[in-house]
Amino acid sequence: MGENVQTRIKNLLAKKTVGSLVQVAGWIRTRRDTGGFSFLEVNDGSCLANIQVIADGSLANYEAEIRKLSAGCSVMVEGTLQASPAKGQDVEILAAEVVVVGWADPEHYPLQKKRHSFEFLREISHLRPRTNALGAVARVRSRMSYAVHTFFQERGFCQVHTPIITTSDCEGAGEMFQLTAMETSLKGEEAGPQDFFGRKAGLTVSGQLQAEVYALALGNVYTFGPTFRAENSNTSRHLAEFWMIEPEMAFCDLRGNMRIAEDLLKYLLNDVITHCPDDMDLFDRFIEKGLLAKLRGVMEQDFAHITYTEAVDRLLQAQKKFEFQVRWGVDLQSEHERYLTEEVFLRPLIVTDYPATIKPFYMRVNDDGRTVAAMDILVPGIGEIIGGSQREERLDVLTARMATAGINTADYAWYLDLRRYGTVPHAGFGLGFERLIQFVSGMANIRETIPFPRTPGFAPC
RNA sequence: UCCUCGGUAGCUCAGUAGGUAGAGCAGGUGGCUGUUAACCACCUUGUCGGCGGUUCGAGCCCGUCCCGGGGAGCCA
Repeated sequence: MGENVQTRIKNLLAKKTVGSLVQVAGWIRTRRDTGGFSFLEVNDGSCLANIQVIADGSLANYEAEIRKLSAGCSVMVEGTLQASPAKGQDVEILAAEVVVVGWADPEHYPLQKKRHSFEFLREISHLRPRTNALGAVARVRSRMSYAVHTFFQERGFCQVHTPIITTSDCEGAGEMFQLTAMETSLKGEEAGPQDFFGRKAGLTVSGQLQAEVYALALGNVYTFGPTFRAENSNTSRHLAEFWMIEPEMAFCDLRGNMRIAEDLLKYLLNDVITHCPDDMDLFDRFIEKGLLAKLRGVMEQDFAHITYTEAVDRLLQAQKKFEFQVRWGVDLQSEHERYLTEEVFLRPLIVTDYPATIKPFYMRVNDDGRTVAAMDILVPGIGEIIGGSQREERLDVLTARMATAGINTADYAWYLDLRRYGTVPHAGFGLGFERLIQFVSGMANIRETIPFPRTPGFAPC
């Protein structure tokens, strides 16, 4: 044992070849003693389920070791897979050998055989993936990541690794973490020409601008990588470091953009429900009751569509009292978005054509001259999960908007070149991966959807 | 960052009028049983978030800081 040749419990439970000799390796969840033997629940992380191991009193290390096993101990077990005579499991392993690999002092091991609050588990982010719920999130997250790539690769999209260190601020996308190699900057001096890159640099807030470069060379591309936002934000939907999926399509308008976005969301939901049924069932039963019905509803219905202007009219006519007044030209508040998606449409809602004044310079100006071809997809419970737009491909319109926004065109010369040489209509969007996992898992706080959450004042390991 | 609620045993919480701290679970010991949130008996555990103040006396009142929940802003 030790060459990683043991059977994964997931495969063991799928095949259930009774009578065969098997090896498993994992961590003890609980031990129960009976007459002359013990029951060990072993989990190896391959799936939600544990395998029940029968450790008979005749085993050489029974009294010395097996009777002292507790939650968290690591073991390797070799034995025969047999039908279980009792309820609760179809098969179990009759152990021929139980090797204790690592002990976990029960007086100090923080994970108990009971439900823990997510707030507590967050304080032990190095141990929390050993719990049912966080283990399930990890598997679902991995599967969804895989499915994101499958979706785009099957459709001929090319993945582009856009830079994590950037010198261009994707205006309107939030605060940027400043990056420096100079100690002087710590004393309040602004990083500048003498710093590592010869100019101000930071961690990316979006790969969009660079993705546009590759879209206008390769056609359809996507990015899927870490993104950083430095605003002092403390909500259940915000992280300082998160992963974002950003497709960018050449020769594509807002309608094509919306279609891809809706197809992507539905594809991902279907994939995870199909491939992670046990984990999804756990979420449905213990994290958010009715989750699966909600997700199936999303898959089966067309997303609702409404323009910003129609949304404002709708909100003005609503009987509901809002804390913030609705007015054309002002961005929709959370309460407005929630009302529309949770009470009016009861399904994902795509809001389009926002006023140009409240959206970034790169969004394409509509023929009315006062709105832009933007789209936000709102989902019940989360709010905005996708934000995107058709990009402004006309050089003169783009430079005019940059001037209005007070942006120095010289800093974006490379971006303007894309419009100067062989410009084409193109569009794209950003999908927050953790918000998606929040929606799919029913987790109330986004900090449970990423292995090591980073929030203001919190980055322990 | 703002509003609001909270921080008491390893975990989840109770603590009545300011009078010197409790339950369940976990853990330990023993028993019993093809057990599975195992069961039964007994036992252990506290800088009452930090600092400062009021008071004869503070878990409780006041100030301040830190952390967490909910909401807002910001955002994906």
